[in-house]
Amino acid sequence: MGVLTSARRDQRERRVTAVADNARRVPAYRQVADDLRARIVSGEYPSGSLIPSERELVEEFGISRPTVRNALDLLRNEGVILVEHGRGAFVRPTPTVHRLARNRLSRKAREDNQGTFLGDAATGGWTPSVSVRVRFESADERIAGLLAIAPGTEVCVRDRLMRADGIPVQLATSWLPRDITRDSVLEQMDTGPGGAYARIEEMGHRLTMFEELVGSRMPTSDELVSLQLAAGIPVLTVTRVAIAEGGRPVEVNDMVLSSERYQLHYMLSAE
Amino acid sequence: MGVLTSARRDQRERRVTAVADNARRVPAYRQVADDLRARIVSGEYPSGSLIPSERELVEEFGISRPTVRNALDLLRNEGVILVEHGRGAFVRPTPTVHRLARNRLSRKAREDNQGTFLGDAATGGWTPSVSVRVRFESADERIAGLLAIAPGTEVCVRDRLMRADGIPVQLATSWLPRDITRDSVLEQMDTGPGGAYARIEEMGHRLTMFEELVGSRMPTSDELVSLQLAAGIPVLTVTRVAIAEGGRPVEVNDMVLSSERYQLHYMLSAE
DNA sequence: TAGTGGTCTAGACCACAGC
DNA sequence: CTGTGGTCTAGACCACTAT
Repeated sequence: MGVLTSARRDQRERRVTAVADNARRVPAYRQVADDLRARIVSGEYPSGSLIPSERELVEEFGISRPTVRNALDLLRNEGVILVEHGRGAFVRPTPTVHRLARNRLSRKAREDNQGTFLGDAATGGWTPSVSVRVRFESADERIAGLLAIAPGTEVCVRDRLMRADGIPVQLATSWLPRDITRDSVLEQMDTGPGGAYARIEEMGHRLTMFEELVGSRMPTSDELVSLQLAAGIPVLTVTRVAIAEGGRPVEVNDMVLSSERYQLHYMLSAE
Repeated sequence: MGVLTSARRDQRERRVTAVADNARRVPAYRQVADDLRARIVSGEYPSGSLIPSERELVEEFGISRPTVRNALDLLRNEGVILVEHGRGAFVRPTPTVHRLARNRLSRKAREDNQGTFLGDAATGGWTPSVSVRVRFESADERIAGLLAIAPGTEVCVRDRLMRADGIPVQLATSWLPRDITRDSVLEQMDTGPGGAYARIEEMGHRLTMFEELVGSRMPTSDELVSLQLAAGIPVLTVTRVAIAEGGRPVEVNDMVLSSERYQLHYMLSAE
């Protein structure tokens, strides 16, 4: 009972009306994608439900399976459906969006909480957990530039994977000049109450400012796995530079977050 | 001269070594995509150059055209190549990233410049141009919530398309309560020197704070056209709320930017 | 007119999930 | 075992670009 039998008729008729037909024909796979998307937003296929199988759609629309797959690939890349091999295609539930307040970086907020991530957890009411790996390397061009040190200088690198209620939500990598971290708890996995920034200040580097550079891109395949992202969902990237009294950058922190789960919330004075 | 003849042989052999072969076979289309991607990063196919045609790749790899297309679709969705009907597929040049400084919202900066967008142009050294459309509508749930007004209240809506040196770089839509804009230049296309914020302040609504909510997503098909985006490139979304003395929200501004061309730069006090 | 990508067919066989 | 998606073939014809 192909919805597209009419489309195919249009295609034949087009030869006769080639000049008048300025509006391009909508290809079959796109019509099917549009149709299925409409059924999803209308609620006919509720969130999380199984949509018809590829072979069923072949029957319903009267088109070949590659064309059906082409349509489903579109919806997959849009993040509308989630396909599982051997099981079927499901309407992808959209997670709730959390706001990450960036003014949490103020000294007051830092003293009140154990760290930015733990502070967000306290506000959001979820259980945080963090895996940490510490290593040392030579600063590359980019990190050296951001830390205002010579390329090749030894830096302490802290890789972290943050989880909320067990599910991975954020990747973060920090670089700190080794002359600041040497023989301190900053080279340990647990930096203690108040987080790394509290330790840095205790060591005499009073923080005056944070710079954050926010961008977005598609995830790498590694990020796709470790953050358990769906296809078609970009990540937010935040590069934060912590600047101490005297203007010295003391930490660079690269963060990667699912754009589907997080928004960044900045409060800026108009003065 | 198929690179993949070996892959096909592997496939046959897999039947015999099914248990030992834990590592899944890499499908042909993925091998081809990986191969082409490697040629691009190695510089064998320089930025902007034409890559071999689909039929040529069919010959080279000894696979069918749909499989070649599958590989190219991957690279297209990654934003690695740019395909033009009738011409061929090109290595996509990556535009330079501009930083948009958000502290440009301070009163000093607003007085110095003609508006945030024009101010960025002055700093960046490019020629700005803006198309504006003004209309009126009833506030929907979201806008009403952000402006702290009743849903259905009449608002003034300003749609803008900003260009840098003629190429579209940013979409913006502002909503303002009609009781603020009525009979003012805010309902005209050109809001004059200092931009809309200067006019709002002149009318007695001294601005105290901006909230910015930053997210990211794949572009809609409309945005893809108007911002001339390549496939596989997400957009950054910024929702800004301008808050006047007394805590009243006076403007909501939704911005959409190419993530490939822009990063947002925030400066936050550590105090 | 020749070469390019865009769409589509009608199959085939494989791998995975679940009963 | 059955039904699901994953991969692949060998074509066909159309639309667009450039000459």
